Amino acid sequence: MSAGRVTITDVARTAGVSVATVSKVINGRYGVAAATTERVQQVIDTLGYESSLVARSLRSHRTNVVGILVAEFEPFSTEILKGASAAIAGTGYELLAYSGGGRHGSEVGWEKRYLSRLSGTLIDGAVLVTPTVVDPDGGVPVVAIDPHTGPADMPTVDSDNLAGAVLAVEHLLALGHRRIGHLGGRPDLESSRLRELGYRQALQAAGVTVDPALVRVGGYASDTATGPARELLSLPERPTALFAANDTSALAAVEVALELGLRVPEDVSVVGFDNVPESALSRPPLTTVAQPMQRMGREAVELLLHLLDGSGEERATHVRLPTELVARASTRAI
Amino acid sequence: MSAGRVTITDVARTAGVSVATVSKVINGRYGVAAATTERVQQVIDTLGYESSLVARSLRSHRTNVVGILVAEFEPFSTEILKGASAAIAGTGYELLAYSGGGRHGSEVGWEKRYLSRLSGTLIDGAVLVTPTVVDPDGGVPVVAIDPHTGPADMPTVDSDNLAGAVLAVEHLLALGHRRIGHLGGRPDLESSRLRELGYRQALQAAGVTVDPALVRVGGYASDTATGPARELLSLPERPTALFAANDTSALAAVEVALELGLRVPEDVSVVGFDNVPESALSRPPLTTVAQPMQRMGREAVELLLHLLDGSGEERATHVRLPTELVARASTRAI
DNA sequence: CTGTTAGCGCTTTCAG
DNA sequence: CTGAAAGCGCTAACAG
Repeated sequence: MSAGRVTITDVARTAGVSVATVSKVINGRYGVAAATTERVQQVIDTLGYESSLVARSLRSHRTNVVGILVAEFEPFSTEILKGASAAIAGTGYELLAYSGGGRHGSEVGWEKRYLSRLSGTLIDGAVLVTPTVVDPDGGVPVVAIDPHTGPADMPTVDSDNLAGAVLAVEHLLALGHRRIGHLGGRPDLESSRLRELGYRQALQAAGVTVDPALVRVGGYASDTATGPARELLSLPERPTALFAANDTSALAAVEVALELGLRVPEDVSVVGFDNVPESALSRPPLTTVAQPMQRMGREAVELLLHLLDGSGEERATHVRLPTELVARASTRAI
Repeated sequence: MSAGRVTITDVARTAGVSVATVSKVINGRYGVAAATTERVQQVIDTLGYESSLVARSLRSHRTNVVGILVAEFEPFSTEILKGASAAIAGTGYELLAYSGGGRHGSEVGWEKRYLSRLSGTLIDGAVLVTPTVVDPDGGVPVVAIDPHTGPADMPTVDSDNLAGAVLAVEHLLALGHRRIGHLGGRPDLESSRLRELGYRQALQAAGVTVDPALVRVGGYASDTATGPARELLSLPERPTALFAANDTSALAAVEVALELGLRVPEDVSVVGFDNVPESALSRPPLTTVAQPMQRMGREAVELLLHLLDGSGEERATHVRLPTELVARASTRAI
């Protein structure tokens, strides 16, 4: 007891019973005398014993813990987390959010790795946030948020990326912009593909030809977006507006604009996507397309719990939530 | 292999070696023929094997994973998480954020429980966010963020709560307010105590007597703050301003004011504490005291890693970060 | 260089 | 009603 944890063995020895008996008491199994139960419980309380999640899960393969696997805790994933946390309350499950130490996306297949390390043992199921592979196959129920491109073989929660992107670009068109650049996302994600598609569709519908020079891959992250944004804004025929595939890269684009001596929105308008809290805090406050991130987290957890409780089939396996334009101060008419 | 994970046994069998050998290959131990290493590695890749964190940690008591234990994923703890995530990048450690399913604070001692369940096994050390007990004693190095009141026996990261609170109340005083209410925090936390102390000191320094009727416990959470806020704002001699112990309860107070037909800031000014992103998004945007939450997360992780790497002693065991007033639109002169 | 053996903390038959 | 024993997946001596 001196160093480290109190184990079931400590409890058993102190109570003068076997570990098996202690285990039964802990798990409320039948077949223990009331007096024994009480004595053991006493010792547990005194010693402050808590069973090790690890040892237990290794043996019993059921933990009542669900995982949320993310590449990194950034504004998007933490919003998801807030929603998931709200959804888990009162369900008897606990939440384990796992993130590697690597830089975002640096490592393709991170979720497969995490899932392998945690599933079958530590967690009963998982929510994967922007996974980089199609089929993680970790042996436990899994729900994806903002999935990878490809055959949608796993239950998914996302938002209406296509309609949202159209909204963003229509907003710019309505403001009189015609030369509109697109700072794309992570090409491997469905959301990124659809946002670019929406960009193209909206332009075409307005009779504006898409200039390939105006489309760049930004990668959704600040440091991957900076370069492409600079290229776009340094073009001889500079775009008057930029539609960035998410807020983080939109914010990076605003930074770059400032560095280049361009004012936002006077010299260039910028629209983002997501509506993370940070988008409202920036100067100027970012015009963006809102997706209900907390609700996505909530829906994903609820879907997962249904899967875990066996009644999986009755529930929709793909939840798509609406998006809407939030006009703030980073865009203006020309 | 059909269902569930690939285990080390599967790899061993497929490669025609013993599990011990596979283990050596995985962990890069010396004493394995190059040819064998290669063959085993081949099989690992083909099968997509990843060692189980659980089984490994049970045996080796070292995981290179640090835990962040929170009662709930809300705006404060998720900001901490962002900072922690940035700090962990490139260190070789991974991050495991754990949260129970219970409502906030509903359960005193949650961190002791989580720590017991995870430590000595799953995680090498932990950051505790607003713990409810003084000494969790889980047998692993621990750093607290915004600690419990009482003898500071563990390494701690916090902000200058006292000075921050004084700033907030001086701001209100400067605007001409004299009847200033205080919606307190969680009485068991040091931060809460200091914020109330700052409130009292600032008032006294200005020659204003503290009216006990104007001080209520709000508990830091939305649903615990609503009642006390209503009481405060329904007083016959209503305060003209409220200093709430954190943003979440400040936001709740604004809600309550609206319900009661009071305008903010016209009828009542409100100041919060923390500067969570949500505080800028509310209507009206909240005047608040900023504490560098992401930096707190970063510092906590760095402190913890130092503790883990043994070179613990040379480093300060208590990091206190500065606070500053952020004047927005929820306060005005009378 | 490789395999055998023991055991981490716990749950689960199965005897007593 | 209680305990002995096996085993979850893995690592760490120690023999061979």
